[in-house]
Amino acid sequence: MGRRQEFETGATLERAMWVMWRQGYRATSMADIERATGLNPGSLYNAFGSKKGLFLRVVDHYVRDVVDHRIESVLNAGSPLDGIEAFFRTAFEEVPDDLPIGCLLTNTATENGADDADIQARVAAGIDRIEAAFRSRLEQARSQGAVSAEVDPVAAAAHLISCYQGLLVIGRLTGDRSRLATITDGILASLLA
Amino acid sequence: MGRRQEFETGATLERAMWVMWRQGYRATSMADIERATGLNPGSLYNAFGSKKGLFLRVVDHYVRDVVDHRIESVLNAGSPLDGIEAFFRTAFEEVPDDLPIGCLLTNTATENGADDADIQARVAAGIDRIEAAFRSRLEQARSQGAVSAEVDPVAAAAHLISCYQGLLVIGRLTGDRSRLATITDGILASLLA
DNA sequence: ATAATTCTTGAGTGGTTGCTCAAAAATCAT
DNA sequence: ATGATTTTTGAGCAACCACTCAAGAATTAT
Repeated sequence: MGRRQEFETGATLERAMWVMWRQGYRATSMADIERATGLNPGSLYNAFGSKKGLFLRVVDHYVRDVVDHRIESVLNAGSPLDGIEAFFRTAFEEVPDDLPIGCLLTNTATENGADDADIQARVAAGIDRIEAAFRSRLEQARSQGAVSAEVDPVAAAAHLISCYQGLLVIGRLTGDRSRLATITDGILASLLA
Repeated sequence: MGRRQEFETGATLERAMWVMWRQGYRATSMADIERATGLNPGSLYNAFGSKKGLFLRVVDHYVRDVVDHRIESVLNAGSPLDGIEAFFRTAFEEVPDDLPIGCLLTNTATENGADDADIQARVAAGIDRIEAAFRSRLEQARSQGAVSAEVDPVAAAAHLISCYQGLLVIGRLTGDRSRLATITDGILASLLA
């Protein structure tokens, strides 16, 4: 009934995602989104309601696309620890150009404080998915003896996700790959304590 | 020669700092700063040149005030490892109310990407000061035998500053102190590996 | 066909942004 | 006192912000 939406929602979210990933939520204007998607304001507001509504969808898209793809590589690796190691070693390989744009979730977590609970909740949920993957792999590692029986998978996963956030922050400040590799070595070494 | 500036620059930077710390650089308008400082736009622009110029001074003020105060407690603690432990344990105690506003440097690092090199350079310099304090204490710890001789103070300090950034990111997402304490435990445990 | 419904178009909304500037006020040197 | 220099005042600027809406276009139901 009625005219059909001419654009693909997924492709639009993908384009909006790249702009907001690169520039951040606040620094991205709806005019930027219009330019990137080729859509008029009316179409965007008809489909997404508001800038915040669009961003929530963008975050969901990011989690389902970028994050879940990386999580899969954690879960599908030959051994649990290999999966975790691969996750950290490839942390800065996903982005086409060499701009240190970091992770949309990390950047959003520090940009939008408690003042926007909806956004923070989505971000936290996305990060939790990574932590859950760590936990799952750590439980496996422990039952296989690849990691000391004294290691608490819940605590170790919390530690790892925190380390990952830190690595991403440092990655925003430096392009020095060897420094990032050193930090990654430290993170992985702390796993085998 | 000429009229004298009526306001104290330091007190103005202090007030501007709190606003920008809480809201972030982009989300803070000059009107917010005018409200917080009681100054008119002309005075602010006469003294600081631009919003960015003011923010650079604010970051300097933050480093000299908040950061250096915390660094001192690292350096003045009885033992090197006690200093580092105290630094992490008190990470979330400095802020008066219980809003998770995090660290101005961390928040700025992820908010302003490569597009504003001046700001990122100041932020990086501020974070480097903390890392240098870690390094200094770790060298002491090693020479005292409080830490294994195999520990490389440079690498371990890089690891610690990254862990700290991660802890601050997680702190923006949760008010769960026990979770933050668990992560802190993990960070400190990784020191004694 | 006609009516009903939905989407697209794109000019336009009021409000906010960082910032400017002429006039007035305060201080200095002479 | 006078003139030079600097700061303060506060109204105001162009540009931009997120967002709206009437008009037209496309689709479905009858």
